[in-house]
Amino acid sequence: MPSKFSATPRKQPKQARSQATVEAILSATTHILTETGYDQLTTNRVAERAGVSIGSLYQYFPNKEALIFALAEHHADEMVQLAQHHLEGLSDLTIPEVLRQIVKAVLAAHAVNPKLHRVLHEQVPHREVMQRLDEAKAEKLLRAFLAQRSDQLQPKNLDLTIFMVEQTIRALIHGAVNDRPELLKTGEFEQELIVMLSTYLVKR
Amino acid sequence: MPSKFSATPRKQPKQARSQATVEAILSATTHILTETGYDQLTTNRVAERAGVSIGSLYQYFPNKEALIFALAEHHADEMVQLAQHHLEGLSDLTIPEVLRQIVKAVLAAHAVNPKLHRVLHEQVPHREVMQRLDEAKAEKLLRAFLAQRSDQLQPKNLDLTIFMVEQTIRALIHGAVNDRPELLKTGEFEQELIVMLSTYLVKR
Amino acid sequence: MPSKFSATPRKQPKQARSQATVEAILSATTHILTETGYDQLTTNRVAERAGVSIGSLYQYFPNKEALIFALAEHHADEMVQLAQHHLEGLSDLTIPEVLRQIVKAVLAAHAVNPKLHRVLHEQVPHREVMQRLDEAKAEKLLRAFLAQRSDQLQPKNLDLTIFMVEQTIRALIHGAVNDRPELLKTGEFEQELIVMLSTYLVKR
Amino acid sequence: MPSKFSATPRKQPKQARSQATVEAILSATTHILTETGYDQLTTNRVAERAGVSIGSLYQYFPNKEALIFALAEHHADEMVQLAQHHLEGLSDLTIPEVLRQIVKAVLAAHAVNPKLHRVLHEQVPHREVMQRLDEAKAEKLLRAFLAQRSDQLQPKNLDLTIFMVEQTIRALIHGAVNDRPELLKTGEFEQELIVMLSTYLVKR
DNA sequence: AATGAATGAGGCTTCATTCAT
DNA sequence: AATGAATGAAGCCTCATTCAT
Repeated sequence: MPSKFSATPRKQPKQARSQATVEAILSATTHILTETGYDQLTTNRVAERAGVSIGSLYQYFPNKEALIFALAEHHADEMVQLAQHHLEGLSDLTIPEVLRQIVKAVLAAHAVNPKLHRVLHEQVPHREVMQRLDEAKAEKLLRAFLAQRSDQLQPKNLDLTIFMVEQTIRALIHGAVNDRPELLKTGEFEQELIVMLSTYLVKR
Repeated sequence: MPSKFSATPRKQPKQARSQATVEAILSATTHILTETGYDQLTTNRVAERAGVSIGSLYQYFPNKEALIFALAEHHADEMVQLAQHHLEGLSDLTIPEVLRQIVKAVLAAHAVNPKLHRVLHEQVPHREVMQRLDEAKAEKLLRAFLAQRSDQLQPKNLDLTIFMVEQTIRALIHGAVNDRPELLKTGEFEQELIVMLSTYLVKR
Repeated sequence: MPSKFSATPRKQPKQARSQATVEAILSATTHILTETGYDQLTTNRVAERAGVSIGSLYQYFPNKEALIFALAEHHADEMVQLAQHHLEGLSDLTIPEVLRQIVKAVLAAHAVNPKLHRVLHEQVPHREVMQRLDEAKAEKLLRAFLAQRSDQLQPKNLDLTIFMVEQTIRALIHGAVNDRPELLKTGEFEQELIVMLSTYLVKR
Repeated sequence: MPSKFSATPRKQPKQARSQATVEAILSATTHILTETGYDQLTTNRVAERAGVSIGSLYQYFPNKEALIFALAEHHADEMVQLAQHHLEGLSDLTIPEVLRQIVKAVLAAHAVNPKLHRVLHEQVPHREVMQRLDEAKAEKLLRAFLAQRSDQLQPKNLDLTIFMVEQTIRALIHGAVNDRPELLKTGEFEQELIVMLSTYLVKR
């Protein structure tokens, strides 16, 4: 018997007061998660840290999972938002230039709250984070971009290519951000990633 | 709050009976993990499934974390073992050929128990799996191999290159095995991965 | 631990609006009770179902117990009211005839809302239903009736007799309504009950 | 969504120690129920009163409902057992004599623990007490007894008759025990009940 | 008068771990 | 060595009730 029932918010806060409550709760959750880790995250601790009663927490989040879910969604939204302006007006650019923009976008997204991002990925049971909507969005963008220049591409299987590029970007950046932050100091890593993908994609 | 000290097995089972007990416990753990997931994994359940008393379990594993750790280690050992024969006599081969062997090795390793591998990565709190010794081993191999042919390589920063190659192989294979198993049916994915890395590594 | 003081309505609704609110609340309570049972009955749920704020509910009912009490009282009133016209002009009738009327009255009363009646008896903590005023009333009627014909009665202990007749009627009808509704289809059960009581009461 | 899952004991206590634990728990439950009522009955309180940890309670009873259920069953068993010897060798007796024995049996059963009996009936949600197996047993006895003498009976509908007799005995005794214990001091009430039922049953 | 956000005591239950046998 | 009964801290969550607006 997996997943609870609904992991969606219980009610929409209408008044300003409740809006503040919800924000305090999410903020407290973030703090506890990044400062002490997932296994210290209890609903009572969140409420206390948020300066809110435990009852209030459950007024807006039907269970612990929903709380995490909302936080993950919120975080994903922030990442997407921050990535947005790197991903505009790409149509005229060359493949390496576009890749550069995408890499920059993903890096920017990871800069939102790397600690939280890491905890969400490493400590929180996957079921609770689920489909990060940003990934679907990212895939769509990438697909459009590659499809549009399929004549310039060396690989023929578009679907496979998308998988490879997306995974590579995500994994390398994620790995660098989390395990080798020093690599991000200079632009070298970024450049190398672009080179690798460009060489792979572009017809020689 | 049990304050974990050592997370290493309490005693080395020397007798056959003990050996059997430990194996039963690890096997039961694997089963529960793959069939019902990490959050169904309780030490009592493991003992019951192993046909062993809970007391006996704690005779061999000082705490739950040690149990998981032993399992992860065991699994890693199996993976390494299975990967071994793909990684012998590589010195005479060309870079693409070596890459092919490495990719094959990693794929073989992932075939040991993909379900368990996935659960270990996605559901088990990271701290409990910790240093997968295989990674260190893999990195050493890769470093040796690349260092030895540094004159043929296009990238100059060896450290960065190792990071990129290792992460890419690991991430793509992991992603394919877990999320897109259909990609593994044909050799296309494997080939594509080798192409991408070769093109990146080899001086044109 | 709210320490119940009064369990009587907080204020008598004088205005039409208030009257409507109270009715909506009682109606919602009835619905929840009969549709989902006592343990689903929460004051918040009642308010929501009544289309009224929880605050308003507490304006009219000082606590949950008072709410239940009012409902029980209301239900009892309805039962009594429905039983009334079976219990008029009994003075000239013979004992079996009077018994028939009483039985009919009790049956009619049980027909008001059998589901609610059952829930009130089976699920609601007794303390909260307390003195059903109708019982006192019924007993008085019965006492008057029997006292008036004590010379025709076979049993000599009037008090005991009242207890026996009242309990028997109540229990049998209650049992039939709740557990054996098919018995009520024909008049057989009714007849049998009257026979039993008549034979018991009347001097041979 | 009614009833939990299983309301049956979690494990059979094998050792003497656990047997004692179970008994202490049931005994504590009885005490709390009779001394302070159902709404004071919490699992933690039971455990504390039993001098047992809360964990032990849940080792033997999967949830609160199962605890109540076990208690009710245990109580029913005791009642049946105590009633037994009043209900042997009835075949040769006359109808009034048999009724006397049955009445005595039911009275004896109610004497086991009247306070508990009352609480079980009045305060505990019905679902949790459920089919008191004793009733089924009682009905079978009664049916056999009446069927065997159907030629001496005045009522013709055996099924209906059983219902009437059983309900009457149960209700009157229950009512007397709970609300009018003074009636039980003399044998008058008992006698009256037997008279009523005899007159009803026996052909004139 | 009404609203509904907020409260918080406390209930039920789990599970890693210990220890007497 | 093994057993399994026992432990108890602590987690999640409900719901009657209050009170600021």
